Amino acid sequence: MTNSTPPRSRQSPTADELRIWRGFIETAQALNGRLSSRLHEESALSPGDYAVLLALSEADGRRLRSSELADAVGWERSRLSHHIRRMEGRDLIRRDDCAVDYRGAEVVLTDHGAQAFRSASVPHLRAVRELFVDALTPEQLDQVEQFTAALRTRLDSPT
Amino acid sequence: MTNSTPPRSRQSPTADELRIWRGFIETAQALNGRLSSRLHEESALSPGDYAVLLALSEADGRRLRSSELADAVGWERSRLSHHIRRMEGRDLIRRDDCAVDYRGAEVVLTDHGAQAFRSASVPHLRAVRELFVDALTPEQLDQVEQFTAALRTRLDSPT
DNA sequence: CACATCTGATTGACGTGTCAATCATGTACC
DNA sequence: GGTACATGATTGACACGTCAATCAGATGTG
Repeated sequence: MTNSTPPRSRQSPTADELRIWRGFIETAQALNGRLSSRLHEESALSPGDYAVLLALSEADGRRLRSSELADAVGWERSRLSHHIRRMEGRDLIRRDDCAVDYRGAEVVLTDHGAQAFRSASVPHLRAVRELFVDALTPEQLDQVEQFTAALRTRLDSPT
Repeated sequence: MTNSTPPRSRQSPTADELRIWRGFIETAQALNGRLSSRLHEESALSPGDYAVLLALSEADGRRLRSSELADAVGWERSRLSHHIRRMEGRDLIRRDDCAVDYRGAEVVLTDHGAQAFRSASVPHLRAVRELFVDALTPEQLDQVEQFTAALRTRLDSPT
């Protein structure tokens, strides 16, 4: 007698599995959305702005080559280029030519940008605590770490 | 002797907590991104297209009032309106006037839209299994359900 | 009926994200 | 030195998302 059902791993998820999946992804998005709203209300910064300002704040001389900044925030170059242009218009950052490679550009945090980041940082981190850390038990936090690691292993393996 | 430190819940997260937070949110986004890419490669549908087609597929007569559709996918009206316009241009849906309320509009799944959804559905669900369900143990799936519930409770309580 | 008001839905402006094309400078090799 | 190619970065076109304004048709009240 042959086995006529395909291997379980090739089939669609069950209704329960799908419910958990949807809960996961919708919760993550809702959490993100709430934090973004707060950030915007309190500091007039988008999550993208915050990521760029954070990376520059931590950089030597508060400046980074464009490509290093792209790596730091995990964006594609063109996305960074568009975002940088908009941020420059709001005087959050400035673009300098790079002295050692005339193809390159350096992105520099302005004083205004540094100030904006400082003002945004504390309330943002407090919101992360309120909406994420404090909502979970220490055991649950451990579990989150475990399974995000598991998911990332799967994502990184060639599909 | 007075306690000079603020309550723990008002402080910023610790480095460990922040690492777990970042891992969580970045993993969720990476997972979403991967599924979106696959959906787009295999079916030329965006996640938004898929959500709309799914809701219409499950609706009586494969049609919904605009506002019901907005509720079903959890979007704001204007977002839906913009998306619907683009989808209409690709013949995935059609807009009809509503007979009982001349302000209203009905969104109807076209045959082509229904076909596109059917083709997209199976590979998409298989991807959810591969990248999410199969990456986790049954215990971890349970844990995910628990803590997403906890997070949502926090999100829903007035902040 | 006349008027104000509410409601369903669309629109316009603008910020955001992706992809492919482009441009200019650096580098290697003859 | 000159040609080919690689690399850093920008641009343009277009899809997507949010907000505020708008518009048309429904509804309530005198």
